Amino acid sequence: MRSDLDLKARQTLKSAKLYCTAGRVAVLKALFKADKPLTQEEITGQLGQNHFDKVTIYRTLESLLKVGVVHQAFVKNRARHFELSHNCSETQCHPHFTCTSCGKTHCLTDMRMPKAQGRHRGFIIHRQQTRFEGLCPACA
Amino acid sequence: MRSDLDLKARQTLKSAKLYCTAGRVAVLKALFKADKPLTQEEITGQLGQNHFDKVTIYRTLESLLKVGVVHQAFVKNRARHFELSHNCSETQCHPHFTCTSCGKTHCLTDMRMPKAQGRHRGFIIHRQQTRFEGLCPACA
DNA sequence: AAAATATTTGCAACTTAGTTGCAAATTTGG
DNA sequence: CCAAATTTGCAACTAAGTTGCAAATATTTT
Ligand SMILES: [Mn+2]
Ligand SMILES: [Mn+2]
Ligand SMILES: [Zn+2]
Ligand SMILES: [Zn+2]
Repeated sequence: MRSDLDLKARQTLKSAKLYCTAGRVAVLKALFKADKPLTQEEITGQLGQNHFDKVTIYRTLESLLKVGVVHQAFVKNRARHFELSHNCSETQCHPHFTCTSCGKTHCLTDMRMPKAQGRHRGFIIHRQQTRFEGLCPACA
Repeated sequence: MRSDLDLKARQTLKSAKLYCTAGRVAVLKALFKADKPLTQEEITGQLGQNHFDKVTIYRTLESLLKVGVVHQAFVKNRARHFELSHNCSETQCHPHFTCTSCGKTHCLTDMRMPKAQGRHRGFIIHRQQTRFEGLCPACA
């Protein structure tokens, strides 16, 4: 039983010219299913039975970062958070919202911030990310 | 010899109703002098002779965060970065730029991003921060 | 479908960033 | 100066991430 997600993951790896391994497929599937940036721990948690060493998870995320399949979201917590780059443009990722009360982070995928592209005082901007803080619907 | 900066730091602590201690004054002075967000290590480095335990620095930064004198900037590196909140509005901090080539982070203090305030799908936005990636003048 | 090659994996050991408890030192207000 | 409140340094600890290396797996070649 090779699911839809499974195929999608394999396809993604293939087009990125990455070795298609069980670990990578598993990590990608976890990220496909997620609706928010995940840490290594959260990914490992999702995998459950299908366990891979945390070093492998980190190395997988690093490969996926390098080919641009995932990117890093900046979250208030200490650990790095990763998510698929899929529904972000080349130059801009959807904003993230961190609640100052409950601490949870949400993706504001339907929100577009105006882009600052090009140059500013000699800085060539390739990509921008926005972070919000405030109160989430549950805490407001 | 009690310098200008020294007085400014003491004044800041006083208005924040924080105990005015040597460590806090030293940390504040380092932040006043800095033109970019600093880590605990960088602050300790600045202090040189005038040494304080890293635990003290972290606890000082925590106090300064709580009263809003400093805030945290989100930088690509692993360590937390702090800077004065001074020339940021209540709701928005100036953007930060991280160079993908040399890795350095710069404050774009003269750049204003349009504010997304109020509510979005039930999220009450209090503050926003923008991060850019690209090439700095030195690397372009 | 083997064999040869290239890449990834798990393990254990390590580093780096940050935290905690507690007694001693410092600051503040009277 | 005293008493109360708060901060400090130390040592020990946790959490997040990294490194080297031999064994395992994936891809390419024959
Ligand atoms: Mn997201
Ligand atoms: Mn700044
Ligand atoms: Zn909340
Ligand atoms: Zn640069």
